[in-house]
Amino acid sequence: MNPSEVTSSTVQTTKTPPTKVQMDDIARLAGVSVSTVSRALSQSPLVSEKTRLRIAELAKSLKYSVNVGAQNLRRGQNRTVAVVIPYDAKSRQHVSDPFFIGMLGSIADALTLQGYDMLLSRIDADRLDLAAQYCDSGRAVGVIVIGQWGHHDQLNELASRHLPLVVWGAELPKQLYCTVGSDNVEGGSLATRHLLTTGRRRVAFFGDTQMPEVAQRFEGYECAHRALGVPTSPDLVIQVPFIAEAARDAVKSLVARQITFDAIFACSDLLAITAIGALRDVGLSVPTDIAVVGYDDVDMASYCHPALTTIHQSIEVAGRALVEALLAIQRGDEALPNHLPTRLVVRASA
Amino acid sequence: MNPSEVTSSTVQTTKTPPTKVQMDDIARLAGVSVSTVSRALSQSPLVSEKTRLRIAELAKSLKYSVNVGAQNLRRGQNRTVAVVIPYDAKSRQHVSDPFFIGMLGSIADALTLQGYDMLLSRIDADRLDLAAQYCDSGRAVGVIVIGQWGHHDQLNELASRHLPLVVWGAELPKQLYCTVGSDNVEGGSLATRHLLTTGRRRVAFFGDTQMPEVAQRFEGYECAHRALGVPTSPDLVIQVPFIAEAARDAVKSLVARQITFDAIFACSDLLAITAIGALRDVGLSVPTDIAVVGYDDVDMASYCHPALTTIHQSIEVAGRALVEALLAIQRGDEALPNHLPTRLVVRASA
DNA sequence: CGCAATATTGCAATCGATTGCAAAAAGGAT
DNA sequence: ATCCTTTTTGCAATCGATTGCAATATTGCG
Repeated sequence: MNPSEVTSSTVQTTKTPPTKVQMDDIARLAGVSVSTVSRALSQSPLVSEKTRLRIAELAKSLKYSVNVGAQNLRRGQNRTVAVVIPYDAKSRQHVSDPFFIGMLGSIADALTLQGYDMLLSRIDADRLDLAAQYCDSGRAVGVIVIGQWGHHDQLNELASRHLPLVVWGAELPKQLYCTVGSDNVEGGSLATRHLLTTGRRRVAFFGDTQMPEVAQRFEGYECAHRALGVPTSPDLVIQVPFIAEAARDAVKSLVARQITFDAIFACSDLLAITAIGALRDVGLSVPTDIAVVGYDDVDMASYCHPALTTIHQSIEVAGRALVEALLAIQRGDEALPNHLPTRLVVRASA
Repeated sequence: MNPSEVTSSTVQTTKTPPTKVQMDDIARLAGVSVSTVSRALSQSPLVSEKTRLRIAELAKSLKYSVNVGAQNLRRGQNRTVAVVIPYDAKSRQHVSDPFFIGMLGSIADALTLQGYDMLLSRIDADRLDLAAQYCDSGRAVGVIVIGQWGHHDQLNELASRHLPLVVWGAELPKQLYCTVGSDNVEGGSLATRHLLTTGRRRVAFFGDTQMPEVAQRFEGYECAHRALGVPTSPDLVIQVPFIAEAARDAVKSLVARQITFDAIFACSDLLAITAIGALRDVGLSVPTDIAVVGYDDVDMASYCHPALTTIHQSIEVAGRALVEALLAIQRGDEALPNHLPTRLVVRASA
């Protein structure tokens, strides 16, 4: 069955372009109208079983798939979700944190399961409003933003345009958008408590407290100290962005300034693993001299040396929760910010 | 400016749904026809500068974006590319190799630069034919498959359907699809040569030679041995799939079988890093006892301990090359399989 | 001011599907 | 066979844009 035969209409076209099969072709070959084909393929009860089967087989043999664009247009619906990874254009720093990247796959699977497609894009973190275009132009029904960073206001503004929006991040006061995130306070507390109860007394905190998620983990850090009656010290709170090099510098700076510490709670595994490397470089051993706890429990955490003690966040659960929240909002239901449980995974580094 | 006012037509609708702004609304407000709006927004010279500006501002103030679906339908075009990550449904093994995952971002950027959207999905590696649906249904103009694995035949079949297809992987004889990949023979040779010229004599090869890319790296491994007159030994060729645990098992097995070796060339950094951990577990030190070279040069390679000597493949170049090849094919140009250069990065592990 | 030439604009068909409604076909009862 | 239901099917309008062509507005020049 040659495509040119299939698509030839009353007037025979001489050229043979790889014209796409469409409903019209199926209709002609089946000797019915397009209406019937449309109904047959969408399981309408208005078409007899016999013709439905005939049409279905014909369609399959021609490898026909309905044109989703046209279908969406007519039906006024759409089964595509835009997933956005913000990146910092100024520092040209792309997000390469394995945790975020891994979440992509999980979201993709969750969307597929619900019959949705995923439109992926990186967007300049200062122009998050561009994400609205995906909805305005009808390409997507909603947006999932992976990572809140410091863009609370922009996200609020996006949400105020009433487009379905879900963000992986921390719940903040007066937020207009729905967030899904791990329970950061709990996570921070679990990590810190583990270090303190195993005898550590001067726990350095590595993270950028400008970021809501980190701020909450820091809150957990402080809580744990208070609960166990261990004093905290401003010396030990180091502002470290989510970039590997930064953790290395932080360790060096601590050592250079001769600040004593016997543990590190790093706000991501990437930071923790890099910190461990830096500690080794300056002759400190983990966990003997310094205990280290990370956050995320990425795959690498169990392969590196020493295997990383860390706070586990389930990427699978996260992806599912994000998608569920988005679809709920799209349906018009209310989706409340979701705090996923965290779990301490004790390995060798602490 | 209330949306309900904007979209109200001659008959006032009582309910106020968040109707989407469309060309019709702009036209009415500007006092022109939709034709004019359409032309103004697409920079047609048929509309006067004055009205173009008026319409452009109106559109911006209403945050209007043309409906891409309708536009595509009418224009018969489409600016979306499907990117597929095959996964093994049987073992429920998702690809989490940081190299592949990182490539996603690079492809996304390359596509954005060309004004294309990226539709991402994971597909059961045994049902790669499903990827054709993205084209058949008009959702995408072409498909990029990240990772060839052992699915040469399926990919050939896909390509025979004449849909624009580019695959990250190795060039094989009688292949109908276009591949982009690193020069695996060169990479394998560079790695092995480095080990041999630094005095190693029994280099274990870690990789699954069923996979075309790995087979080519193995070819480079053999070439280097021949060139330097060092004999190879079947004992040292270990079939290891791209899964972290497998590398650990491979090391244990080598040691258990008392096979002597003084180096490992692992076909991915993930395998290399895990192998290093396993070596440490059995009391062998890297690089003193065993030198290790990886492949990919993922971010983690420089952070782990000892920092990994590896073969660098540029993710950025790869993403750009994949996209360029796909767009060339789509234009009807021929795109030849592309072998990207590799580079040895010497760090501490060898 | 009149008329031709040119610059703008609008009408209506079209892209590939879906769906309300009316027409045709099939089935049943008398 | 006739008439009435009940199934199936097809016609035509529609989704939101684009574009060829015809109609209208503007401009220039004598």
